[in-house]
Amino acid sequence: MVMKQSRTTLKDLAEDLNLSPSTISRALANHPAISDATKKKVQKKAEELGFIPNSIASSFRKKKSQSIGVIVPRIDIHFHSLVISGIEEFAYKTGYNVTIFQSKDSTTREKEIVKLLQNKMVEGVIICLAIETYDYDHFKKFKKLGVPLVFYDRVPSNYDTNKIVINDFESAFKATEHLIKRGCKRIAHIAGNQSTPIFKERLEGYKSAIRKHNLSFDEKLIIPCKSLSYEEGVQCAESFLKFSSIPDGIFCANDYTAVSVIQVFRKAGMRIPEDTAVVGFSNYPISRVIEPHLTTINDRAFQMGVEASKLLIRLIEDEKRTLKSETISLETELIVRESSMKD
Amino acid sequence: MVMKQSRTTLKDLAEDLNLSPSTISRALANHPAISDATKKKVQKKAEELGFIPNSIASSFRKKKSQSIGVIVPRIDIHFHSLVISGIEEFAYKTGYNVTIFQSKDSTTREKEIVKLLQNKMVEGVIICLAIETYDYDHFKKFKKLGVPLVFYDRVPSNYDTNKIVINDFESAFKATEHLIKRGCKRIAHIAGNQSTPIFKERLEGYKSAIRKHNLSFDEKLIIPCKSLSYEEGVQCAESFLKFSSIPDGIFCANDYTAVSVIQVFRKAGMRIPEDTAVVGFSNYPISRVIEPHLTTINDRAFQMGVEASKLLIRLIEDEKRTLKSETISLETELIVRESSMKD
DNA sequence: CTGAAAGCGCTTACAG
DNA sequence: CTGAAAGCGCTTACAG
Repeated sequence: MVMKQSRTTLKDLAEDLNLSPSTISRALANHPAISDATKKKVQKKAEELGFIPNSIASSFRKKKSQSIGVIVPRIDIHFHSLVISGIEEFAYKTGYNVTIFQSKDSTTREKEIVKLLQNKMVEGVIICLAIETYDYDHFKKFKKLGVPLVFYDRVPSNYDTNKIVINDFESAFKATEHLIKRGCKRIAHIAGNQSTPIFKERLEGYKSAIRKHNLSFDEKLIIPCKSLSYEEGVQCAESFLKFSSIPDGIFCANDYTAVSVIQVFRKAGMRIPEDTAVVGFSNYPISRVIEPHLTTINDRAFQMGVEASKLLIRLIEDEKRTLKSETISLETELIVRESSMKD
Repeated sequence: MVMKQSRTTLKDLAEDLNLSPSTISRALANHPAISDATKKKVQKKAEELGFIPNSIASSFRKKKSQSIGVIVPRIDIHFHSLVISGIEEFAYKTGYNVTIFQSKDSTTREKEIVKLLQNKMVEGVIICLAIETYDYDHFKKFKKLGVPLVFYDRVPSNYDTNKIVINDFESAFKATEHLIKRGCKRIAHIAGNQSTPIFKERLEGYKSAIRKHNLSFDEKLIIPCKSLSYEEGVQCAESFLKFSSIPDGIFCANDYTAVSVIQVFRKAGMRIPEDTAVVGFSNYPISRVIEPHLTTINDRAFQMGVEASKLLIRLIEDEKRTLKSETISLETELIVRESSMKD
């Protein structure tokens, strides 16, 4: 039966060395006013006694928790795990801890977490909104508390705050234009949930490219999905195959549905990309595995995390709160692979 | 320029209500000794003033941080993101926070993080070892501090601690035996790094099934890989195709290499599963997408996280430290899909 | 260069 | 049922 031993404290060190706690504290913090001799002595004794500073006491005293909160819909979605990875990477280097919460895409749970975070004294919060969150009142309290927020991916609309996004409109435009340049004349779009801004933007980008290049616009070629799941992709693909004139290009709002299209079309005897070229969105690992490899948009998930972290920490360390709200838009990149390489 | 406003404290509430801070504290903690009338009054005033308890002060005072640390090699590996998701899920329900760190598979960084966690006053730590960690001295301090540890997946050998694992030997045995029962006579194995216990076990499980069923054992049919990457899988598959007698079954130590095998073999005109049946390991999302769908082992990543969290919190709340070290071995499950459905 | 003292915001054993 | 008091382990303004 091992009893929890009480830790060595500053006071213990002080008594051992016949110095005051103040001096010990300063010596360990490498304060310029302390002599090198004393610093060495303190360091040595600290080592000897296995002194570990109680950072909760320190946080409490300094009112700086050195930790940031992150709310994601789910950790196990690859996109978010990449973002978190980027957040942790930058935060670690800067000395901040990252505490993670999953909203499970429930606004109720998001609100619960927000409350929790308010008394956890995190110094800042990075958030991807739950899918059904349209009201941002629960975040207002953070402003009062002087706790900066940075949203990414699913960000609030009409709410003055910090955001890290990609340009969905332009990315979709790029993807669609690529298909046009490869000679596609009848391009379909598997669209995402139109109540989510990013998917709306992707649809608009698609439309804009179609218009710019004077292709005939056909409403039937746009199929909106609820969750863009693999299964929904299969359904969309099957509908397309029933058209009297099957699309010769398909721009999908994510990679899952693009993969479904490729598989369903191939099974039906269509050649990809010769008969129908396909472009996805997100550059999921699967896009390099599916045959043919999928042309897609690199949505910069990792970098999004790094930027969110960087911006948040900049805001935290701007003690005077002089910085204005900022929106950072990351450049995406069209990754061309076999699924669209016709000609 | 918004100034950080100072928060309302217990003392403020006390003064407002002409009660002592002790009473306020107890009222908010729903202490039985406090009258309902007082509790109501306090609750109401707290609401009114937007009182948010300072949980750092509370943690400090109670010496309970209500938070656990998690060290994973990388967050963006699907397996780990599932585990973390499971950890967060259970911890959240129990009121613990989860602070995440990535070792990047570097023992040096792992040691740094361990130091950090020791003064962060986390109440427990869940760890998947960095790949090159063979020495566990840096974890010993936690025992002295009374901070319980739970390892998962890559766990220490010869070190008395808590572990959550799956039975790799048995899982591999099951997978191989499945191939044998499907009529395979010449079964190859793409093996993982043999200095990692889990991959050693998988190889042993494979061997054991071969022996049990009296298949002829051929050392050439076992190819060990460094990292079991998709690319290494391609190389293995190409070697197999050069054999005078090509394997009619392949058990791969992970899903990536299994996917490579399927693709390379198909391109070479082999039929899967008719000519060669393939089984992977881990049940990655890709296994339900690759054609034919991949037979694989469900390695229970999410559940592993839940169990790790559950065990850790049980240990934390066992104030007297009466619990002995425990190893929990999770049942895996063979998921049979088309890649092995011959006959 | 070092120390004494106050205090961060809570909780809790003790007293009544 | 409520309160006064001590104290958790640090940090820092003030003094010397």
